[in-house]
Amino acid sequence: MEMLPISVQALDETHPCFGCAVRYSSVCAVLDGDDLGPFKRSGSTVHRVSGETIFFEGDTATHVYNLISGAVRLSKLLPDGRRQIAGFLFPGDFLGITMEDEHAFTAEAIIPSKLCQFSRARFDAFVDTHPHLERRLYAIAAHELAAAREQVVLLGRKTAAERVASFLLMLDARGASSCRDAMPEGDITLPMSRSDIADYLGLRIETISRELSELKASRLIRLTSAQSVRLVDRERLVQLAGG
Amino acid sequence: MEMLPISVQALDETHPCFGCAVRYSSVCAVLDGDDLGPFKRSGSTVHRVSGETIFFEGDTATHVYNLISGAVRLSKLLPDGRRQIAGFLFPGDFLGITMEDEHAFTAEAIIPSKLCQFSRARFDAFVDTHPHLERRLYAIAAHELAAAREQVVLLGRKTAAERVASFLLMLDARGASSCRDAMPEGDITLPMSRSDIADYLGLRIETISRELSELKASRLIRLTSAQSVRLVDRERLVQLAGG
DNA sequence: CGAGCGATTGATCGCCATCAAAGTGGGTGG
DNA sequence: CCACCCACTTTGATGGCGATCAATCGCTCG
Repeated sequence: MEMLPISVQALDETHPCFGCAVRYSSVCAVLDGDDLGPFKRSGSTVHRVSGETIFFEGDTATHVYNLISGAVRLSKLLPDGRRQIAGFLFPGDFLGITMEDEHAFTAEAIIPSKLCQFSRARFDAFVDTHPHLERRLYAIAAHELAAAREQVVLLGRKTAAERVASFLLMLDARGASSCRDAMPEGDITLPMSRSDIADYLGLRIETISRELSELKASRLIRLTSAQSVRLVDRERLVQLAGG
Repeated sequence: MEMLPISVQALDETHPCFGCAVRYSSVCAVLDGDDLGPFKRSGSTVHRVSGETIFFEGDTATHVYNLISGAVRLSKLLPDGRRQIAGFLFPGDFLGITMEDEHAFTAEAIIPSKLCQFSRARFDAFVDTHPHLERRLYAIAAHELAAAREQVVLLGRKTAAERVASFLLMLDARGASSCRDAMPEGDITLPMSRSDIADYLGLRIETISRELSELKASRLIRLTSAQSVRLVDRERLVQLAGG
């Protein structure tokens, strides 16, 4: 994220956000310690297990969330069951950007996740009195918009191999944010299933599997396990991703 | 757009925005007459002919724009020449949402267009002193994000026929904003070429042509000319669009 | 050890791309 | 006014990439 935190003073251990892993990367980054306390206390912390829903497409958008740990998918179902995943969220990401009354996408945890939950009414009220936060939200929305448009390019014009390469590099760039710890350099964790990857890339799981095997055979990656990949030749991967 | 104008007082004829067609639909809608004059005068009016570039992908993002009349495409080229159009802009739309230094997409007029141009520095300064405008920008960004994610669903999971039907309904919903005048009820104008439609829908021009012919043969639409379509059976069109 | 689910690999199919050609319409100049 | 041109669109024939159908593998858990 391109906006730097305006406050880096340490929080004392009585602060409700003391020790929070995303204190300086999430939307909270622009709040100083004095604003952060009331902000945090205006919401609550919630947990979701693997596969559990945070909200459904069509639900009234009563809350917004800040992802603390875990990972979330944003998806939509067509009437006949086809599914498209519009994006994945990782720790520090904000969930609930909308001006509509209803959520347009379903949000589900793909691994056990922890979130800060705020009612929209309270959140909006807080934003009204904190212009920095308003601007921060705009920056986040602009960032998400750029990411969504990149996905449009990927889905509209890239081949299966290019999509998979782009996806691996995207995950790597996001720092495998959730799991940087305990991961050797160049390794990335795939918290989502092949099915999720397929529905994100507009492909089928067999194609994902085949392309990963192909990348492995070409020595661009190594498959440590089904859930973890080592990027061996990043340069050729970038070239293949074509962008 | 879901945010209502906060001011509907008429502008007198000496006002620089007197008679502006997008006074109440563009970003300006949240500015009252007194703020609008200085705002308008902080920028300038520019014109672009058909096919002319407003900015290139990679250009430094020095300005933002408000589209007054005409139509604009936002596109990106892959190294080998494949092109994807991420969106079309119509009168009232804001151009230049980004937090990056460089534009990620190329913006080109697809028909003769008129825009209000503002330097980012001045625009940002103006926004800083007008919180309503900040909030309005967030609403616009959220709206664009929702639209981009709908396009992701379309590109990732819809068939060619569904894409074309969705596209026609989308144009209709936007009111063919640019050309509502002089258009019979149910008719929409396609200001863009088949090539633009193809690059927007992730298809080839032959497929666009075939699907339109198919819709015509099925009596869902009528092709008045290459540039104008009448939606005959909207209900079945919605059903076909599948969403 | 066996059940069950997700991932991988193999064989064939179908949608849309590609290649090819003919049709259409707007603009220009004679 | 008409002939011509050129770009865009439409229609037709064939091909390829990724989907679909099907079988096997391999890991986790009981």
